[in-house]
Order: sequence, then structure tokens, then C-alpha cells
Amino acid sequence: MEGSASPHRGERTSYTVIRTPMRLTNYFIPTLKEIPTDAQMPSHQLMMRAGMIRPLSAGIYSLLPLGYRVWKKVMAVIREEMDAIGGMEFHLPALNPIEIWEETGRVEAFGDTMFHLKNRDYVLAPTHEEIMTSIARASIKSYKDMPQIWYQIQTKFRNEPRPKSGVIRGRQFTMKDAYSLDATREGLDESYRKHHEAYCRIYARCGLTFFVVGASSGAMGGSGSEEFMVESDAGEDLCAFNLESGYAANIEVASSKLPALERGADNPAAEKFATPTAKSIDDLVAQHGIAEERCAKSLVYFADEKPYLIFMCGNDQLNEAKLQGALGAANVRPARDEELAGLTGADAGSIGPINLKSSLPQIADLRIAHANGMVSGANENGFHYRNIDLDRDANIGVYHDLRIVAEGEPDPLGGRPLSVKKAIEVGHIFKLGTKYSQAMKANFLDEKGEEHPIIMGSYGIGVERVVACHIEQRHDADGIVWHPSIAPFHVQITSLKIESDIVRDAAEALYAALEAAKVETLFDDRAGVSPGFKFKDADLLGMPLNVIVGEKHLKDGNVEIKVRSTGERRIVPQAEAVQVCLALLDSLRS
RNA sequence: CGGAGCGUAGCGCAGCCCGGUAGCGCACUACCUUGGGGUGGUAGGGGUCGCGGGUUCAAAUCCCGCCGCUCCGACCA
Repeated sequence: MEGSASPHRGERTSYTVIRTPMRLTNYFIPTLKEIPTDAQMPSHQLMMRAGMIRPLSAGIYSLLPLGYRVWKKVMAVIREEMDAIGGMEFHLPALNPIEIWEETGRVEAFGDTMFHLKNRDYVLAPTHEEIMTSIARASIKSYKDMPQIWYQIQTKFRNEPRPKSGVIRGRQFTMKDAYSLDATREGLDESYRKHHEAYCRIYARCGLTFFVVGASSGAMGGSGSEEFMVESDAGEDLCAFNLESGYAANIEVASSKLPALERGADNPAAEKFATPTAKSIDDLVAQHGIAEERCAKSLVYFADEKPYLIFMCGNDQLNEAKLQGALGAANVRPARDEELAGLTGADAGSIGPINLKSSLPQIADLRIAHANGMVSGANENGFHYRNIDLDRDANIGVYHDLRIVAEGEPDPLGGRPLSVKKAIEVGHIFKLGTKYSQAMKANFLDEKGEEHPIIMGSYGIGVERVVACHIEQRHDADGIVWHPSIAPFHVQITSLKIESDIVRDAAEALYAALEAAKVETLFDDRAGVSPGFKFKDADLLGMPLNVIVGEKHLKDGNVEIKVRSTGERRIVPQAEAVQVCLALLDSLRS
């Protein structure tokens, strides 16, 4: 080029090829031999020990290179499946003006859970319904513009009162959230169905054993919703299900087919009796020989700051989510002790339908619908009434299913016994309807030129929960057992006594061959590290295959391939190692 | 936000009750050794004892306040 004017003056005419060497001598994987005290769950302990994450503050973690590789793989699976149902990926601001959240009333709804900036009226987005809706409002004007599926995979911020379980409940986390926009209810049903199927494929591909339960829509609003759950003792949700009938529901909405009480033919007048030391249902049963189910437990709750008297059967637990739904309230809370006396005339334990100090709207559980012969408090400390006929002596407007179901109760489909298990929510899909489009006036014109709010769905996946649940389900005493789909690397090469030229040459050749075959390989090329140490690290990191290169088998021209999940070991000729790895990985994927 | 516990070297911990030289294991550095399941040895480096105040001749240790982290509970779109 000397002497001629370069057409690319000022630009680089050559560039450096950077080939990241995935060698343990260079790669940053700070493994820990000991379990950090702060980590309780296996997934948390192993992510720390395998050098995937490090804590920065409560519920806030740095992703180290090995961990981030896994995150990116989970996100890649999600992207593929979202794109396959016609989703389009967005990148949205995490920093939001507070005004947009005021449009839907969610500044109040989120309350302290939303992070607010101190020096400007911005909030850190805990989710993105408002932002997506604002984009739709500006641009989706006709039924012809829909359906749309919009999604993003980004960091969300929630001021969790109590972060816990490692990355499972953090203050900052990665979430894929998708929003569907439809012109009709049928369109929403179809968008929802597509997401349901995509989610099943995503979790299956990530190697998770999961189940789907009917769920409450909570403060998100809307009609139908389902959660994708992974069973775990560390789970924060309870699910009731029966594997035979296929019934599965979050405890918040689960129901059972427990029969209602029968009405007795004999129906004498209600009679007051002294119960000086009976403060609970159990006391009444023990001290007065009353059948537990004949007790009408009375509770006072405030729904949107309006008091209600609630009757439950015996020791049945009130399900606050159901109460909220039955009353159509935004918030419910139990009455405080000092409020009880003012409203009823008695303290907790002596409240009932007769002689109430003030008139309260009443609501009762279906199990005691129209029952008679009941015992309940007299609204006077130390006294109860027996022979109460709820139709005659109470003023119950409506009966609703208000109970929390319990293990063993008959399921609502076939009457088979329900199991109740703890589970971690890894995804949640909602038919939002028009809650946000109405509030934000995101309207479109239909074929007739009539204006309607866009019909929306909302669909979330917690990325760190997928990773954590994967480890919860796939680990043993030695470490993680990655499924090839999201393993940070497919193969780890363990070189034993790499100081020996024979081992060094064989391991280097194998590494090059695996890389050439596009097998993601982590090469333990550390010198001066004992065999046991390398084996322990390999098991801890948990790559699906471990190729062991040592003098023992090299004498015969062989290497050893160990399958992490089964412990199976194969001695194969060096020249065949790559092909065997590919075949084994293939079989592990299915 | 209620209850409990913890904060001492990168990690795991002892020392604190009973005030007086800051210690152990692992990790790290150098050398030797070993070489198929966290080798063995020798010699080293590394600490505002979470922060602030108080008591005392003297505080990791006793007292007060604050902060951080973890667990149980409340809460959890």
C-alpha cells in the first residue's frame, strides 16, 4: 500500500482475532472448598462454590463468568421459544418516570416494593406493563395491527422486604416478560395458549421437572392465570394437586370437594351458655364436648377498610386470597384486637352472629351453608351460643368457598385425595384483559369503527429461578450435574500430571479437536495441582462430560470419558474421543 | 416491620464469660516432594478485630448507639 492513498484512511485495516482460551489457568472460576455460612439452599451453596455468583448486598449478586454463561444459555432458550411463537424482543428502560406508574395506580399498589430515586421523580421498574402499554397506546390504533407479542429479558428491581435463598428472591433479578396485544377475547385465548406451550418447551429444554397450577391473578389483575412450579422444600408457594386426576392449583385458589354440613331436623332456639375458659375451637371441643365441625368460627376482617364478619367451619383456615376475591376488594386485613371489641362487644374467641354490638355485613364458607345446630360466640367474653341456625340467627348475605384446602381432602375433579407440596414459582402467565389498556387509554378501532381497549396478556419467567431450580433438581454430594442444554461448558478436560509431555500433548490435541468440533470445552490445564483436586473441581463444576487425560490410559493410546450424571466411565482411543463425546452429549440431551 | 443469631486475614472458625503479645485450618508466595479422588514438608506474606462513642493505666473482650449479613415470622406483582 506504500505510496497510494488509502481509501480507508483513519480506519483499522487489520484486526486482532481474539480466541478466548477456556483454560483454567486463565479463566476466572473461583471455586470454594467450604460451604459459605450464608448459603442455606443447595443451589445457593453450589453457585457460590462453583464460582458462578458472588453477593454484593442482600439480594443482589454479581454474575461471574461461569454463572453468566449459564444465564445467557437460559436466555437463549427463552429467546428461541419466544421468537418461535412470533414474539419480538424489546429493550426497555429500567428507569421510569413515576407519572407513568401513577396512571395505573400501581405506585400505591406496589408500595414499598418499588424502588424510588431520591433526587428525581423516577422509579426503578419492577415489571413493564405500563411501559409496553404506553408504546401500544401510541402506535396500535387498529384491530389490523394485532395480534402482537412483545417481550424483553431484562433486570427488574423490587425492594423485597426479605431477600432469601440466594438468587431465588433478590432485589435485582432478570426476568423475561412478554405482553400480548389482541383485539378479541378469542385472540387473547390464542396468545395465552401459545405462551403456555412455549413455556412448557422452555422448562423442558432447560431440564426442569415442573408442573402447572391454576393461580390467583393477585394484584396484577385480570382473569385466568397459571403458574409454572418446581417442587422444592425451599418453595414459598403451596400447591394442591392430585396426579391421577390432573388437578393442580396454587393453595390460594385450590378448592376441595369436602361436603357441606347436613342440616339437623331438630332446630331448637339458640341458647346462651357459659364458657369462661374457652378461647378457641379446640377449647370448646375439649371442655364442652362439641363436635369441631359444629363450631362456627367467627372472624372480623377489613376489606378495603370496611369491616366484615366471617364464619368458617371449625378450625378451617380462612384463605385471604379467596376472601379478597369474594368481596371484590383490593386489600383485606384481619381486624386489630382493639377494633374487635368496638365492633362486636367481645374479644377474639367470643365473637358470633347473635347480639352484635354493631351491624356487620356477614359472609360464610360454603361448608357451613345454611347449617343449624351450630356453636358460636355470644359477643360477650366468657359466653357462647349453641343451637345457632345460620339462616335464622345470622344475617349471611352470601356463601363462598373461603377455606384453605388441606392435605388429604378430596380433589374437586374426582374426589381423590389432594397432596399439598411446597414449590418455587418459575413462571406465571396471565390473561390481563383490559386492566392496563383501560387505565392508560390504549384503545383501537374495530371493524365497525368502534373504540375498545386493547386486550392484553402478561407472561413472566424468572431467569435466576430457572438456574437455581435446575441446580436444586440436578446436583449430588459432589456438586452440580448440568443438563447439556444450559451447562456452561459441555466438556471439561482433566489433565493429570500435565507436567508430563505425553499428557500435555494429548490434552492440547484433544482440546483443539473438541473446539474444532464446536464442543464447548473447559480445559483444566493447571500444573502442580493434584489429581484429586482436579477431580473434585470437575465434579463441583458439573460439566456433562469429563475427559480425563492421564498417563495411565495414554500408555495404551486411550483417554477416559466420565459421564457426570451417571458416573459411567468409558475408555476410548484418543482419536475417537471427540466422536464419543458428541454421541454421549446427543444422548444426554434427549 | 416483629423475633433470634452472627460480624476477628480471601474462605471457615477459635479467642470475648474472667480486659493486658491477635490465633488456628484452608487458600496465597517461594522451594522441595507427590502424581488416578481436595499429596507431604520447610520458610514466608497478609488483620483499622463491622462503624462511632463511652468506661479504664489498658478494650477484639465491658457499656451505649448505629450499620451490615443470615435465619424464623409478617409481606411477596
